[in-house]
Amino acid sequence: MTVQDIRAFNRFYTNVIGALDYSRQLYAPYTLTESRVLYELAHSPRTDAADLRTELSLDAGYLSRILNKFEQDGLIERTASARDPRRRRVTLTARGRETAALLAERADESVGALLATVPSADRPRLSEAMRTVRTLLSDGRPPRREDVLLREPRPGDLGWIVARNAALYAAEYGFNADYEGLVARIVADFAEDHDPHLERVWIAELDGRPVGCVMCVRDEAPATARLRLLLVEPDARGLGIGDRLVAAVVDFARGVGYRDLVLWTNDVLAAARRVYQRHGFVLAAEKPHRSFGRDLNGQDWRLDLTGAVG
Amino acid sequence: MTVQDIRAFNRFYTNVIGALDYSRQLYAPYTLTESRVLYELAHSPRTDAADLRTELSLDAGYLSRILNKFEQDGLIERTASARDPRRRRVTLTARGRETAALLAERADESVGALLATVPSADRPRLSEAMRTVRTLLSDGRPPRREDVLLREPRPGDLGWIVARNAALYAAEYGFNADYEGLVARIVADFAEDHDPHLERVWIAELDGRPVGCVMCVRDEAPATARLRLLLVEPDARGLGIGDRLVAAVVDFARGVGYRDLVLWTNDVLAAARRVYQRHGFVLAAEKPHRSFGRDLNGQDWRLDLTGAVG
DNA sequence: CCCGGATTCTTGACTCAGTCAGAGATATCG
DNA sequence: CGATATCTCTGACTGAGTCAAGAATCCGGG
Repeated sequence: MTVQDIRAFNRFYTNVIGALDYSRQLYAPYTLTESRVLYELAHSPRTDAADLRTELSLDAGYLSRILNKFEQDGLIERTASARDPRRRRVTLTARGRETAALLAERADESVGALLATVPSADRPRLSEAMRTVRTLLSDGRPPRREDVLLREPRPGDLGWIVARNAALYAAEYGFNADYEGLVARIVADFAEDHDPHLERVWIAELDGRPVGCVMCVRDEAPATARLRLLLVEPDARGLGIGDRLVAAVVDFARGVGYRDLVLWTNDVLAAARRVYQRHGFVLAAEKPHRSFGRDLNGQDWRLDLTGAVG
Repeated sequence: MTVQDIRAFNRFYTNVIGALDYSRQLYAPYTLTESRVLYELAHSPRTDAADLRTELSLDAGYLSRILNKFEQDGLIERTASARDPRRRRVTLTARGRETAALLAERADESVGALLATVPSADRPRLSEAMRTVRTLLSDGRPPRREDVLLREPRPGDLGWIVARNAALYAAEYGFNADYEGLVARIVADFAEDHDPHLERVWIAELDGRPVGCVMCVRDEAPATARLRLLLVEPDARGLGIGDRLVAAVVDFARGVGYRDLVLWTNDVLAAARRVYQRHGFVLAAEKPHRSFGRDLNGQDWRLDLTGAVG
């Protein structure tokens, strides 16, 4: 049950944050809230009091008093906002920036002490996990198409293709271990010997992690390319990644002079089929077969690259 | 810089926790601290006041007052501890358990609302990431040998072997993409056709994630087995995982009747070499070669399985 | 242009979570 | 037995954060 996981994590992390300020000296002579305000001022370019209030969810009266104190201490200056005289524009003075830097340094130290307890080999995993939590809980801001990047594979990405193909098809369609072998074979053939001008792999990346892939290789038939291993992670579907991957293959194949683009798939893969159809592929043949521990309908699809574009 | 990552995460998570109690009704008629005490009472079997104090880092006077309030409300009973009359044993009444359950339910609801903003496809990743953060920051409790489990590969694990071999050797020794091809070939050969009685793969698992692997396959020479693809993740090294994997192969090979166990490695892999030596392997041949974009010294090692054990 | 309602900030008054110090009772150690 | 430490409780206090009222200003509708 994920709710319990989250609550356990909340209790745990409340303690972590509490422990960071064990000495009660972290923010002196200010409070946690005051230092959050100072941080916000130091890091966001234009700040009216109202922005601070909404950003940090503070009570208006409370914030007003905090700003009074900051002004007395010479950390900020308050002027009327240009576009709305009710609003107060707040700007840090040089001294305010110094103080913010000092507090930041102390926080760095304290966090550094915590980090020192983590073996350095584990730190990348920690960063990664924290980033995952943040992006997933960031009020569900759905990832946008522009966040997806197509790129060449890097070391480990071919293995990722094998792993994710195997795991996903096992989970979604009950394919057995034979499928992992097939994918590994395809990947091995590609890695050991391919003409980079005529054969290529694309990785779709979202927030720094791979979420999709596709491969284009030469087919036995002359002037024919074959599209293989199209895959999009479930949690990244609906962003048009499949379309972009297929489009990349089609453009590439046409660009380097192939006349035909073919692919083999199975009728259970409905979502992929729709992608192929959108790009003009037509069903050329269909044949039942038993593979990967299941009875399947294999399909050959074909796209004529010499025809009119679009 | 990881310190900045952590601080960013702290700021972020402070807001998350704050947002959970947006209505200020979560704990009514109690406070956050009071409900933490109640939670602790409901979840740990025997609790003296002193235990609560240390567990939750509370002021003694503050806790005393909280317990007064609970007693007045009929949530707890206080008796003298048997072994030390200064200490007060605190036990929940039926009503106290009810109240704790009620608060827990409300917290569940609130967290549930948060969780509802996360697409269900992402939830396993969220749990996983939270668990990672927790285990890594849990005051550095180092994983123990007993936490490591050897098991058969599951769908995706063979791909994991390819990915991690490629990524680690690229990072640590600068191997190029050829190496990923080689590993994919080995894995593909294994997956497509292997005799489970004579050939096998082991995955080492720590806290539910794979951290190591090894493969045992038949060699061309008669009655000879070959150990391949020994790998341990950097952050899981020092737990004797390499030893256990090699031991698994040696035992298996001897058990099914092989007379020799051979392996090929390179002299740059010093840590692995020591593991092999500990298990009685002896260097049979050494030859320089150029592979994976580097000049290397390949080594053939051999272990006679028919000799005396141990 | 003016009116009503909403928004922004400020201030006074308050609550109550949490801290600190002292005292009584009891354990532990020499 | 005496000295010292520990556990709990109470009184007295601090100060972080909340609530409500009011002044200034904006905005939309007649």
